[in-house]
Amino acid sequence: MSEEQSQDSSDLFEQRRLKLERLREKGIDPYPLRAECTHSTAEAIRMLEEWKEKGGEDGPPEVVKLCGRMMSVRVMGKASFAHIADGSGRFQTYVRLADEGVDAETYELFKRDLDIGDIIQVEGTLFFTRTGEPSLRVTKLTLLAKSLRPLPEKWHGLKDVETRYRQRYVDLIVNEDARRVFVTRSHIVAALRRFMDSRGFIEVETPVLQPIYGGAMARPFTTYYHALDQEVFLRIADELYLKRLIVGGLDRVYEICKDFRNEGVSSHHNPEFTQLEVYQAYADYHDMMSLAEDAFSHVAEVVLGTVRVSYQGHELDLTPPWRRLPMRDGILEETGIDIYQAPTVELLRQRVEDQGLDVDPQPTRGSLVDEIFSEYVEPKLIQPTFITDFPLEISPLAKKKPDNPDLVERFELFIGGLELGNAFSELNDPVDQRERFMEQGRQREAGDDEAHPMDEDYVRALEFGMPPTGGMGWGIDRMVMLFTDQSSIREVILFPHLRTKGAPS
RNA sequence: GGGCCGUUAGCUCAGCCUGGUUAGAGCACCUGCCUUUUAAGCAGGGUGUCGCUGGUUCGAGUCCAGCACGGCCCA
Repeated sequence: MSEEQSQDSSDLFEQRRLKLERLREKGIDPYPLRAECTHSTAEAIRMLEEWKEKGGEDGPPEVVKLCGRMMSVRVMGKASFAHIADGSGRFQTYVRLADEGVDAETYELFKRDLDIGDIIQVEGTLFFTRTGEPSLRVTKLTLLAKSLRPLPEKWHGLKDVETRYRQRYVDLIVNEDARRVFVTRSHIVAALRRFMDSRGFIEVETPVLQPIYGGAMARPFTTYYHALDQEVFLRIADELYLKRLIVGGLDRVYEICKDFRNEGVSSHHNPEFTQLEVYQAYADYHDMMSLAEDAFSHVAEVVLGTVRVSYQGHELDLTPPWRRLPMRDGILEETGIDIYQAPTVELLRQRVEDQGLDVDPQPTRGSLVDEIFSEYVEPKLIQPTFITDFPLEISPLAKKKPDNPDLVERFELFIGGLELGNAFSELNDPVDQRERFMEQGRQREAGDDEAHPMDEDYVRALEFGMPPTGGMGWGIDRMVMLFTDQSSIREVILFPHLRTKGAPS
């Protein structure tokens, strides 16, 4: 009965359900409690190759147990090959009828009731096939978990971007490149933590839910804290909390965490993203440049084994020191406009028009400078570059330059055309800070939704005295893009946010 | 928010421009053969809500409109 259904059934899912029932009828638990693995597949390959180097015949006599997901099957009459995959790689298994432990019933089970995608445990001895592939001669076969859904095609894999993101588990099963990106991401973050720790920084955790957001210019997500009967914001940055810790005497702190900005999604922006922020007392933005150079080149060396990174067809050299380019010089080079000769927004608008530049209208001189820069200079910044000397009005948390109070001690870091990071000599004058917040309030009145809100408690902290401090933040997602040569941020985020669709089938 | 493109079998894709038998291919799957294969091979089998809703038409996967989701570009 079930055999006929199996033959007739058009539904692959239903076919596998029938196999599941058949297994249960045979007294086989398709989801047993425990597995036993003596080696990973990578370890098995190493073991076999060492045996061969020592001049051993066939393979080592010891019995090994390997576990993994069946990724391919080749049945040839009374002998069959299958590849299993675990976290370390792939390995070929060989099942032959009438071999030790393989009676007709076992072989039939392998042929009829197992499918690509099933998770199995195989026990046996290692050997090389005629073609030299490391393999396991199976003497015992155990099903660890039956798979009810067919995997994507073995050759083309899963390409549909939407399905890859919505069902990342399938992407990770079949696309080795996807797996590689996320393993590399983990290595990058681990190497970064070790680097920061080695420099005497301590890792801290600050609030995700904040009564006042700050530390960046962005729109926040809002939510509601019922116990306190209060609206709260998901953090757009950790900056103001970390600097409170500097005030408190934790001289070197960093945090690697998710920040949230309620803004557009693009190939370089995800509303929920991971940032590193680091603050160092008795330091300034020059020290942050050195720290960035050291951190990037160190992590590249550890993770990639080189400081030369290939990104989207460009060869990037992360060897310190990196280029320092004042924003004014960058804009002058690319547009012919000297922003120092245009001290008001009206004059700058006039210069933009004279040069025939195509930029969106901006409410303030600072934001217009920023816009010109983004449009004409940013895409040219391929090799690592610190852009320095930012306009005061878009930098409410940075110290003024002593020789030019319209500018601040701030840099942004660009590599491969990506904006990677942002750093200041942190403003520690509480009176100046209060005035800057007031000015931001006026910009908000003038229509700038991203203006920085007033934070009285933060000003109070500064009033207790904050040492001269260098601070920096950088995007971990973009760093991973750079190190894994990905052009879309969604390729380095495991579960990028997509609009909800109907219930998955 | 705007423009362009996409959505067909479990997966990867043809078919649409120029409407017309029962919607195709490869892989996967099912049946049979095959004892070192590896994109195994040989023989047979098509398993489908052509994204959704409506319209035009004698007739729509194909043309039109709206909607949904996604991608790229712009904002």
